[in-house]
Amino acid sequence: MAKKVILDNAVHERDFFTDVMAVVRCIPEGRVTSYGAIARYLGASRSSRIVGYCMNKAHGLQPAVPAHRVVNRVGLLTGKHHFATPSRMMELLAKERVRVQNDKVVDFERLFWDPSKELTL
DNA sequence: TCCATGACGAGAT
DNA sequence: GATCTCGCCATGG
Repeated sequence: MAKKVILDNAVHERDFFTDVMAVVRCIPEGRVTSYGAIARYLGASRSSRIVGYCMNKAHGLQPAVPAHRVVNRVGLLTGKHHFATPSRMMELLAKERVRVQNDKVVDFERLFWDPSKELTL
């Protein structure tokens, strides 16, 4: 069901960028996922870099995109420098009860949210 | 159209 | 297991 919604949203633009935004906005509060996971869900497992690239443009977009819930495959907050302040990303995660240590998500595997699994096919 | 860029990932060392 | 190297491909100039 959720996927249907995402596809509907994506249909409007049909851009990779829009698809990415749609998935990111589906990430539940207090959970995190990886660029690669999003890419895989969109059937572009080899375009993980593009996902991150798009997040850059997503900055300041409306409705807001919870980019802070997206980290790299090991749970590292690699994109924190692209926020208003380097600590912004960590603060946002902290608000959602997500602990971060050394720019890395604690219990990453437990909090990991895989769209291709959690979002129902 | 071609070239450079990059918030990644997987395999090799 | 920390680093290095290379492949990937959407975007923008």
